Amino acid sequence: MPIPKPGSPVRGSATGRPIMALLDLLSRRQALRILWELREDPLRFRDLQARAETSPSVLNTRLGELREALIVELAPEGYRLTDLGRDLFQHLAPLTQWSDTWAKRLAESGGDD
Amino acid sequence: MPIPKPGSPVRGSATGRPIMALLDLLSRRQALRILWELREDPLRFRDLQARAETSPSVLNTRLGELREALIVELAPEGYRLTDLGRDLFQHLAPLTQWSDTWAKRLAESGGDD
DNA sequence: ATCCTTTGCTATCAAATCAGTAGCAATCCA
DNA sequence: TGGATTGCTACTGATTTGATAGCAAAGGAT
Repeated sequence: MPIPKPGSPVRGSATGRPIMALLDLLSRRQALRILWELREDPLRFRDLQARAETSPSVLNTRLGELREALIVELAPEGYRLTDLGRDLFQHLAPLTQWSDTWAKRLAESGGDD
Repeated sequence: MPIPKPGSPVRGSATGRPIMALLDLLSRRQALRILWELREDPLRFRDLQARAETSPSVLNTRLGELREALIVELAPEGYRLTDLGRDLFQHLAPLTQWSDTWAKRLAESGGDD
């Protein structure tokens, strides 16, 4: 399973356009979650694992991809976002707000779930 | 495999916080891609399948989740984003720009891949 | 020096998910 | 009546995930 990178074909996209590579990368299990958990302080492998509620194998695979993509790095204090990663997170941060709106809408229409 | 919704535990999160439900939903294969392909015009099932380069089974599963989440709907002209879905996409759109920056950075450091 | 802890990570294997292909029922349109 | 379109299901093999156990290296304390 190749790590998606701009310029080469990726899972679900033959073109390798950067946005497609990104969508592939972020679509992997726990990828978005890991970014989320690293948004503030660096975390050690095990702490990150606990926060993201995942297994070491998946976490390690995901971290490998994110590190190679220059989004995450391992510093002496633990795993953390790179400058590039922090910039990416800036674009994702507003999703929290959206998700609250979303929750309200879902509660309105068919709260009986 | 339950469809992630705010308020109930989801895959990878016991809390059910809206943002966690959203991250789960968007982390499923092709979910982000489908939003992306529907960003402009409505698409028929088969057209969407071709655009997203996916299989009907996965597409149908994903569409079911996104429809239940009120993000996508089936109109007479085909599948399209709901108002809520369009609003979500607004938050994701800037990722295109970011992905171009990302591509440059990756090309710089280790373009020999 | 030896033990204990922390750390990052690998190994293993069952279960869930995905990809690819074939095909079906309903609708439209001639 | 026949063909094309549409949304979707069935099936099967491959990939990915989840859960658990455990290992090698580094650091600290005794």
